[in-house]
Amino acid sequence: MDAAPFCTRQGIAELLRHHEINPTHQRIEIAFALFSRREHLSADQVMGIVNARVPECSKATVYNTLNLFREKRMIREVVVDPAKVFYDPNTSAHHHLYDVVRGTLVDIPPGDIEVTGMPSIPDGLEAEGVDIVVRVRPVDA
Amino acid sequence: MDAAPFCTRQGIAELLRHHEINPTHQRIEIAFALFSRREHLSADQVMGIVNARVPECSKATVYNTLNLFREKRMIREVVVDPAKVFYDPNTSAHHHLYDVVRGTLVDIPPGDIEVTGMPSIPDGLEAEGVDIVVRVRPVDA
DNA sequence: CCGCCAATTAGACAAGGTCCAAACTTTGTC
DNA sequence: GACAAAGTTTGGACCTTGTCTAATTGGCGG
Repeated sequence: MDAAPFCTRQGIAELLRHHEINPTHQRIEIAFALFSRREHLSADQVMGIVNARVPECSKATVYNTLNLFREKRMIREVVVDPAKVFYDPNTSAHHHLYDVVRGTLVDIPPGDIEVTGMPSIPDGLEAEGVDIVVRVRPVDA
Repeated sequence: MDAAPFCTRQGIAELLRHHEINPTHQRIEIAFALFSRREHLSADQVMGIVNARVPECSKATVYNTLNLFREKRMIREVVVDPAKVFYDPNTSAHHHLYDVVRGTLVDIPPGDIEVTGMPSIPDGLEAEGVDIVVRVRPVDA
C-alpha cells in the first residue's frame, strides 16, 4: 500500500475492492468519512458526515454498510458506551481510552500497554480478540 | 464482613446500608437477585427474577435501582454487547470473557491476566478503571 | 435496448432504556 | 395518633439505536 492512500476516493475504491466489496457511491463516501479522518465515529456521526455530501444516503444503507465493512474485517467495532457503537478504521492491534463524560474515544499506542498471561480459553471456544478500554473522566467531574 | 453474607435478605439489607442505600423491599429483591447468584445479569434478566417473587416491581424501579447501585459503587457495569448492559456484583479487580454468539459473560480470575505499562493519562483526565474483555466464540460458528 | 442482479430506499418496527407526574411509604415532630 | 416533608415506586409515554421488509433504482453484460 502506498503513502497516503485513503485521502482520495480513488484510494478508497481500491481499498474496498481489496476487501471484496463492490465500490459504490455510498460505500465510498462512508469509507471516506472513516478513513480520511482516522477517527472513531458512531453510526449517526457517519450519517451526518455522509449526508452533508450525499443527502440521499439513507439510514439503512449506513447501517448495512458499516456491518458489511465489519464482516469483511475492513473496520472494527468498539463497544464502550451502552448507548452506541463506535467504528474504528484501524484494525491493527491497539487499545482504547474512553472519556465516559464527553463520550469520546481515542487510541492507545500499541507499545504503551501490554497484556501478559492470556487466560486459558474454555473448551469448545476460540478467542476472537482482546479489547482493553481505559475509562477516564475529566478531573472536576 | 462475615462468611456467607449475601444469601439472606438480612445480609443484603446490611450491605445496602453499608453503601448508604435505604433498604426497601424492591431494592433488597434486586440486590438479592445479583448477589445470591454472583452472576452477570442484564437488566431484563434481573426484572425476570425479581418479578417471579414480587410481580409488582416495575421496569422503572429496576433501572433506577441498578443505576443507584452503580453510582454507589455496589455493583459494576459491564459494557460488551451493543444491545444491552450487564451488571456484575463483583467490584474487585478482575476481567471478563464474553461469548459473542451465546451472549454469556463470565469472570477471568484476576491472577490469570495482567496489564503492564499503563498508558499516561492525558492532562485534565483521571483514570476510572481498566476493562479487559476477551471475546470468544464457539469453534464451529 | 433489455433483463438481471446487486444495492439502496423509506418507513414500519423492535428493544433497551429514560422521563415524568401521580400515588404511595416512611420517617420525624409535635 | 396526626401531620408534613422527604424519599420511593409506578405505569405509561417517550426517545434512541438499530433491524427488517417490500418496493425501487442503477449498473452492466448481452
